Amino acid sequence: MARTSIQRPSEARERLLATASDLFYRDGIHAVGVDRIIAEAGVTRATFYRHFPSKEDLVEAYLGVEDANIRGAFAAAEASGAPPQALVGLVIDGLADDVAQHHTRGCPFINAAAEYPDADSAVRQAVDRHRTWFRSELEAVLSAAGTPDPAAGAAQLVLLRDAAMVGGYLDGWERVRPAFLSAARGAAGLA
Amino acid sequence: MARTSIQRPSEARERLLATASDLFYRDGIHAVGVDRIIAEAGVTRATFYRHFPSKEDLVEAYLGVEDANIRGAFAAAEASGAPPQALVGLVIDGLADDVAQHHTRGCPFINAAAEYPDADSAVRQAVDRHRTWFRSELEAVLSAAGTPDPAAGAAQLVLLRDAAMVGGYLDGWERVRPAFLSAARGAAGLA
DNA sequence: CCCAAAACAGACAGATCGTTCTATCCTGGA
DNA sequence: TCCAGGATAGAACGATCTGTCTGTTTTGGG
Repeated sequence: MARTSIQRPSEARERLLATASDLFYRDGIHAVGVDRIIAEAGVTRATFYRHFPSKEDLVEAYLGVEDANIRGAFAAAEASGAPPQALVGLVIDGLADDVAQHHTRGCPFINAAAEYPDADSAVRQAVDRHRTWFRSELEAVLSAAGTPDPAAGAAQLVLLRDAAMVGGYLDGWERVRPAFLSAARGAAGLA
Repeated sequence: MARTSIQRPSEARERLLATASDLFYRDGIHAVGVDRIIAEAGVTRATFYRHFPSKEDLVEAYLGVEDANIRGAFAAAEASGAPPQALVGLVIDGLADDVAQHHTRGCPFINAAAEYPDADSAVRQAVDRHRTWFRSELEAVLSAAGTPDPAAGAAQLVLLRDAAMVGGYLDGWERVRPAFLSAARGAAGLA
């Protein structure tokens, strides 16, 4: 059994985070207990609490993964070298593809916020940070493309993406897709 | 049949439902236990289970109340005798006021759906029924006003209302309001 | 080879979950 | 007057929750 990889990030920890992310997203946070997470990850209780002081820390790590994924997608799109005008279109299509393929159970942040009413909680703060970053990122993209009112356009795109996530989950993406794409392109000044 | 038709709404039952609705909406469904509901309603456990066979039934009743409230608001608007064209504007303004005043913690149906991943569950079916009714109601209003494509307009208004609910909760209504109103009026063909 | 860190195994605590139960009171209608 | 049904009061059920604890085994680096 050649275990060659240097497990700096601790393979058990990664398995824990991956399975927990899947369970939290699919079944909701409060509905998933520590027992289920450790059983499905094939890890013992002691190992769990070695890596995460409490379940809350695991929840925050889960949102951190989601946040990192989206930032990575934006970074990749920007690194593609596409001109600013085309980048706006790429971003919108990327958001649509993401909803269609990876986020068919709604937005992880919106769903988490539904379960955490306290606006001062760490989870809600993570949600706020994510949304603030997302809005400013969109604003930067629109601004680079020379859109007349980048702030207003970004605000509209945030709204439309929220709607796409919720509508895709509850009504089906095929029903929401055309309205999202036309409205998003309009908000981005793509005619 | 014979049962005496008095059957008054049982004041305890109404208190139970009102208290639970408030708690479910504010703190989430899974986060609110039966203990808290009966304590806050000033009712005993036995009384609770006399009126609701299980907590699930209470959850469904809660969504039923929300559904009835919105249907009532629509019925009132339609009973106002306003001409179809003006009715569209009244409905949009009514939706905005509702988000601003009564639904500052998001949409009860969206939040409930976030906690119920099983699409076949009674809760999700209630959500589906509500959304289907809402869409067709909007379509009827738009149709009566002579809007070119009522189905597409209604679909867009549903999306925009989802976005308004989520955005109002997470970003603050004042931030969402202008984008919602202009987009909604556009979708309804109000220029 | 040795040792410390990490994972395994699992019992356990204390609380809360939804639900059932028995027993007693209060009230309104026949 | 009698009595059924609604409400009160509270014990108790088993299950599950997060989190702690005591050990034992595995593993990798020096």
